[in-house]
Amino acid sequence: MYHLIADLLTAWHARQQRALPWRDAPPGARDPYSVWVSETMAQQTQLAVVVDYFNRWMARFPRLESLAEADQQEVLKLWEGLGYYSRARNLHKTAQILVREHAGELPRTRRELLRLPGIGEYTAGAILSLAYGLPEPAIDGNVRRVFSRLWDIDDRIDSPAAQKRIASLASNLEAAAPQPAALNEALMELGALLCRPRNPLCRDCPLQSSCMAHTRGVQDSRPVRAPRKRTPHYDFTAAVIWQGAPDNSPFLIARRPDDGLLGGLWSLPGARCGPDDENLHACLRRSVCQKLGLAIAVTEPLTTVEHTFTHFHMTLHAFHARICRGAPRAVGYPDWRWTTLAEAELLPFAVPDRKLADALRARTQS
DNA sequence: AATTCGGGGCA
DNA sequence: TGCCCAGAATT
Repeated sequence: MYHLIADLLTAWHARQQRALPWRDAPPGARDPYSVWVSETMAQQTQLAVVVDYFNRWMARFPRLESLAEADQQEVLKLWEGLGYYSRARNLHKTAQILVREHAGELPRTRRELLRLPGIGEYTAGAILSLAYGLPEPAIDGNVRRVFSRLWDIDDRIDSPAAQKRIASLASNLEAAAPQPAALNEALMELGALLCRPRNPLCRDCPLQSSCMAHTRGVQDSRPVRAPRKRTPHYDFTAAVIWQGAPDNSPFLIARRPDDGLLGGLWSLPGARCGPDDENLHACLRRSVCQKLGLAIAVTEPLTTVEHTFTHFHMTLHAFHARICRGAPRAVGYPDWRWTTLAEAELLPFAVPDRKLADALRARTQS
């Protein structure tokens, strides 16, 4: 059974796999650094989005050593817009650890890989198999979905029972595969191209006659997902604090702490509105006082921006402001600076702050 | 075991 | 709109 599935899958993959920039060598014989970067970018991110980021990244940081020597701001700038910024900070940090303690090479054991920031069970397995050719499973969301259908697993996909079952099945399949690395990639490719979350293309699937969910006609209700919570809505504020005359002088930006939302990126100072804030102006005065040690006067509104994160929806209210008293100090932020619209292009900002910059630019041009 | 952490693509 | 994506780290 396992041999049949492994052979069918491998043959299908040899014909149908997509061309991707990191697939420049057969699975099992790739540059470990390229595998690590591409797999990290691919975490919770569709490959179609990753391709351009990967190419830009490898052009600027072709080797692990060049990444280790880079400035964190430049690393984040290359990641700007891709999301989950701890991935970029951890790549940078781990590159420095590897140069310092591991001769600039990625380890060849799961135990050592798992100690490195940003490398979990999946990414460790992907590096071990796709780069080093070792018979290690690499279980991602695609593989879980494919297995839940092949064996019609009706436990919730995130339950311990389902996880154990899938790990066991993956291990058996891996042992039956002629090329374990190719099998891992084939499982993921099948999940991405045919065994999709919605509207799976069972007609074209090489495993159709082996698939229990298809036989029972329940492929559309596999995997069984956990119910999702409604995403809450929060109001945020941001201030354009002008150094001199509005629209015609530098304004203040702050770098966000490495831990937490959008860590390490620059943004306009501000905060989420709390229960103690009487209104948006009060929220803004409070947060700028707490985080920059600055008393400001909020003047006219700039714009309002909507943005949806994974776990909440944000309405961002931006205002113009001027300093009443004090000078900026890095209290609640690790850093701050005066900047201009032109200069801000070169710094890493998250999407909501890019939208504010666009509104500011539209203003000064009119 | 449950949360946190981005952003875009797509029905 | 909601769902999901080649997950990891934290609580």
